[in-house]
Amino acid sequence: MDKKQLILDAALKLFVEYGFHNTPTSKIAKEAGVANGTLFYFYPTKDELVKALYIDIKSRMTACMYENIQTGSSLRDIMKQYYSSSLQWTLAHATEFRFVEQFNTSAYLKQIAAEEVKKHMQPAMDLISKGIKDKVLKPMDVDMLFTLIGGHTFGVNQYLVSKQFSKAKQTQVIEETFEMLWGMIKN
Amino acid sequence: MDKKQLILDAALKLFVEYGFHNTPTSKIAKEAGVANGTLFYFYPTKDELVKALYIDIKSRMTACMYENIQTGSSLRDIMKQYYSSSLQWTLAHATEFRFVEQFNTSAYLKQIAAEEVKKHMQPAMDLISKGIKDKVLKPMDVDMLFTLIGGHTFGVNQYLVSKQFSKAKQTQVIEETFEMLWGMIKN
DNA sequence: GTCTATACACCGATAGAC
DNA sequence: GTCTATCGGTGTATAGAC
Repeated sequence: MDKKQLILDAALKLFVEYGFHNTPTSKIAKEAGVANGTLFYFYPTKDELVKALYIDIKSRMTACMYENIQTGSSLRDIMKQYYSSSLQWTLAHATEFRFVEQFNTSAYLKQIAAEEVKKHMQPAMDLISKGIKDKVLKPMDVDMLFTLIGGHTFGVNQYLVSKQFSKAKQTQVIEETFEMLWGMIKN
Repeated sequence: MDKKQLILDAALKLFVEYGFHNTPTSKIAKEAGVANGTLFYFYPTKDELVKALYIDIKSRMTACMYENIQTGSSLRDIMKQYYSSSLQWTLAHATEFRFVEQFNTSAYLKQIAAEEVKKHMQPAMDLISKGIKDKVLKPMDVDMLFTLIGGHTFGVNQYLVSKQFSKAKQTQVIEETFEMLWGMIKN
């Protein structure tokens, strides 16, 4: 495995456990099994490392989520697939999710270009826009519907993470909460 | 104004702007108009200061929120009051809210006793429990309904903060989204 | 209680050999 | 590309006068 990735993996683990500030680069290098100087060979500053990690995780999440979407289904079914995919992803990548959460509420977020952030939610926005235009979804401001769906998903994720459910029970919760969400947003 | 509070105010402002780690105690003291040593007279460590600030804000938020609740109304109306109050509070205290968000996703959270965290959401939990028992709310796991409501509120808050609405428009959004929420959770 | 002055640990980043 | 060694800046926390 290449050292660049080993450094990212080590950084992820330590950042989530101790926070950005309480994780010295020396510890990251040690955890990754590389020398301190090597870290700075790949990432010119610690800040750059943090941002690179964010972009890396976001990209992998987006790729994974959009990979399994079956276009051609009804809008409702596509939305359900997105919904399920995103919840499944956070369940399977709890550490990554916690890092993203931490990053999103930190001062680092401003340092990431707005396009980089928007890029990942564009397909979902487009889907919602289409739903409103086709009168399948309630006639509301797209941004509002988007944040409503996002908030719902966030809440369910919190719930699933806080409990130790079996796969089957998780799937059931995802099904149930999607029905509730759909009932709220459908026209 | 007493120096202890001045320090908290300064810390809040700087933490939100630069993050915990990029805010040295020296800057906090300067912003508060006190000497560096004075800060450590009141708060033995920087960590203690961060935690004290969290508890201070949470307490003020809880006090303010529960102050304006009219008991005796229907459960639906009480919930609406809670909902409205909490959104109004975050709108009026955006900085405090961002600090709490940052704190909640940080490693500091573990250092706060679970009771301290639960204490602030207990009345809301009780209300939901009662609603389920009285068959006014859907028969579901209390925790799940709680996180669903929390997620919804969180989403709407994000939306309101991201837009620059007039008071009237804000109130309208709060009304509308409560109706959607209520439609989703009522039995 | 509040201040000034300072100790000293720590960590991000660099230099330079291999 | 990767390492070791180290420098210099920074920041938490303390000591001690008032």
